[in-house]
Amino acid sequence: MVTINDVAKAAQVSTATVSRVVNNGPKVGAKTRQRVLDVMEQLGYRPNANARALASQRSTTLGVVIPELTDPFFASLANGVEVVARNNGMQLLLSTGLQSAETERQAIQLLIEQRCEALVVHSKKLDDATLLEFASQVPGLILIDRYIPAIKNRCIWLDNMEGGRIAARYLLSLQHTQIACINSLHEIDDPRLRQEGFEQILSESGHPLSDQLTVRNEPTLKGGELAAQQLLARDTPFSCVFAYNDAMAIGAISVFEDNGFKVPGDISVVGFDDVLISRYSRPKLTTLHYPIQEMAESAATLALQFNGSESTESTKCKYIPTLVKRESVSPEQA
Amino acid sequence: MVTINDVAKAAQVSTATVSRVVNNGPKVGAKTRQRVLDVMEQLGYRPNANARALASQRSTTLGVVIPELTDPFFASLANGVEVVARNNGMQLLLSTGLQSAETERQAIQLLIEQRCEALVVHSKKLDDATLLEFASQVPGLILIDRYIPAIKNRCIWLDNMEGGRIAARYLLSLQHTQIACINSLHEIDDPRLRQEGFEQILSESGHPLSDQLTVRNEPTLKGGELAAQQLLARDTPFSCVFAYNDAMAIGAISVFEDNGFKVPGDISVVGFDDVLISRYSRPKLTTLHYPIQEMAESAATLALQFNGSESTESTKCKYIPTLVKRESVSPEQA
DNA sequence: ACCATAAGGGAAAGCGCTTACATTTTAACC
DNA sequence: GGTTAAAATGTAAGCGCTTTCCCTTATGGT
Repeated sequence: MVTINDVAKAAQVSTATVSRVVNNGPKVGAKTRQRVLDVMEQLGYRPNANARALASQRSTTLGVVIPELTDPFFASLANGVEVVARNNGMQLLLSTGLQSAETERQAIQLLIEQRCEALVVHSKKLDDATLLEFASQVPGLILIDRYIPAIKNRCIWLDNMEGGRIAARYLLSLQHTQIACINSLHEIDDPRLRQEGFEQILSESGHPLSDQLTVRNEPTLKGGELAAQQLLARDTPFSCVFAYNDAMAIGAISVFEDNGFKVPGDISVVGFDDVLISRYSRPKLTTLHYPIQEMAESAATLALQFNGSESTESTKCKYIPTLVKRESVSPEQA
Repeated sequence: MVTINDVAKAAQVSTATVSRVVNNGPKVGAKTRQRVLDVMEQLGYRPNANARALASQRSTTLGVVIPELTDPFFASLANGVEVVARNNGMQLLLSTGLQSAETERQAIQLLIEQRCEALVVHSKKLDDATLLEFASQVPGLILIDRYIPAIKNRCIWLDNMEGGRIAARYLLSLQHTQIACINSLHEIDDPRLRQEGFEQILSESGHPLSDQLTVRNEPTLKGGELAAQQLLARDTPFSCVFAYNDAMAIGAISVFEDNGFKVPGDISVVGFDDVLISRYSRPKLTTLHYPIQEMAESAATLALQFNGSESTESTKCKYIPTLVKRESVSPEQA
C-alpha cells in the first residue's frame, strides 16, 4: 500500500504537509494542497486508519455490543448507532454478545482493544460490578437498556414498568376484566418489571392478574405458541392477553386462530417492542412502541460527547414506551 | 491507558518479552510468562489493536458493506460474516451503503483505510469498473450477490434465473396457467433475471407470462400492496403470483384477502428470500430460500484465505435457491 | 572441565502517521 | 530596500506495538 511517505516524495513536500492536506488542516498553500491532492489521487493513497489512531490518540470507530444481529430489535439498535457514526464520519465496530456473560465480556474487551472512540453496550448477562469496572476504565462507554444507579447518567433505558401500566390501563379502558399475561422466562429485569407495572394497575382496578392466566416461555414466536397452548389448556376464560414481545404475541395469535378464536374478536392481544413484523402480521399488532433506534442514537451521541467533555448532563435517559393501536385489540364484547 | 511499556517495567522485562507473552509466542520461560501475565492482569492491560495492526501489518478486523442493517436479509448477511469473524478471533467492521453509489464507494474506502484483513462487499449501485478497481487494490475483497466475470472466483452469488425457473416449474406442476408476476422496479439485475428465468419456463410450457399480469413496484410490503391492487384493477383473472420477495408477497397477500380472495384458496403466492417474516406471516409463506447467511460465511472465509494465499480455487461460488413449501400455495382448483 | 547447542531474553529499528517546534518563504508596510 | 509579522513548510520525536538480530545463560555430551 502506498504510504504518506510515497505521497510526500512524489509531491516533493514533507509528510507533515501531506498530513495537513489529508486532515484538511490549515497552513497549506493552495497550490501545494492541489499538488498533493493530485498525487494522492494518482497514487491511490489511502491513509492508514491504524497509524492515524495511534499517532493522534483518537479513533474514528464507534463500538457497539448487541446480543445478535439477526434480531430486528437489535438490528435497529445497531442501526441507530450506525447513523450517529456516519453523521460523525466514523465507522461502526460491532460485536455480538450471544447471550452469554463470557462472550459479552469478550466483546467489550475486544472493542476496548480497538480503542473505539465510544462504546454503546447492550448487556443483560454481565453483572453490575463488571459493567461498572468497564465503565470506569472507558470514558465513552454507555449502557443501553440497562440502569445502574451508580452511573445513571451513562445509562439509556426504557421504563418497562410504565409499559406494563400503559398496557393494563388500555385493556381496562376497553372493559376487559379477564386478562392474561404471556411473559418471558428469561431471568432479566424486563419481564419482571413489565409484569409488575401491569399487575399494579390491574390490582388497583380490582381485577388482579390471576396466576391461572399467567404463563412464561421463551420470548420467541415458538415460545408464544407454546404459551398460548398452555393458556388455552388452563380452561380459564380470558378475553385478552398482554404478551412480553411481538414475537410471542404473533405466535400466540396464530395458536388462538388455529383453535377457532378470532383475534381481536374473541381474544385481544397486545405486544411489546413494535418491531417490523408487528406491521406485517395479520391482524396488525397493537403493541407498545419501544423507541430503540432513537435510544441508540441518543446513546451513541452521549457516548461521543462523554468522551470529549464530561459536561452536558441534559440528555434524556429514561424513555417511555408508547401505545400503538393497530388491529389486534378490540373492546370486550361480553 | 496502560501500555506495554508499563507492563514491561512492572514485570521487569523488556517489551519484547511482554509482546511474546501477549501473542503466546515461544521463547519465554514459564516463570517469566506467569509474572508478566500477573502484571497484565493487575494493571488491567489491554493491548492497543491499532498499534498491533500497524506494527504487524495485519489486522483483526473483517469488513462488511451492506445497504442497510435493518433489512433482515442484510442482517443475515452481516451475521454470516460476523460468525466467521468470531471463529477467527476477529472483529466486525460494518459500513452501510444506503443504496447510493457514492455512499457505497465511501463505505468501501473507509473500510480499506481501516486496513481490514478482508472485505465482504454487497454492492448493487457501483459499476463493474469501480468494483474491479477496488478488487485489484485489495486482495481480500470478495463480492457477494454480484457476479463480475473478470473476477468470478471472488464473487459469491445466487442464480436468480434458476430461482425464477424453479418457481415457474412449481406453479405449473400444480396446474396453474393464469400466472401473475409482481416484480421490483429497481434497476438491478436480480429482478430482471428472476423474471427471465420465470418467463422462460412459462413460455416453454405454452403459457407465456402476460404483460397484463406483470406489475412492478417498490420491493417492500407497501410496494407489494400497491402491486396487488394494480393487478386486481387489471381485471384479468389469475390464480397465482410470483412475487419478487417476501415483503412484496406478504403485502400482496393482505390486499388479496382484504378483497375477499383466500390465499392460497383463490390465489396462490410464492415469495423469494425466505426471510424470517415469511415464517411469521399468515398463511406461512411458500418461498424460495436464499441461503444468504451461508453465502456470507463462505464469502468471509474466502476473503480471509484469499488474503493469505491465492490458492484454494475450490470454493463454491454459485448458489441455487431452494423451494420452501409452506402454506401460501395450493393446486389450481378451477 | 570444556565446548557446542539451545533456550530465554533484550536492544532497537521500524510500522505510517500526527504534531509541537523550528525554519524558511512570502507579503506587507514604511 | 529593509524590517517584520504572518503564512507555508520542514524536522523530528513520538504513538504502542512487533520482530529481527544479538547476547547471555543454562544444559548436556564427552
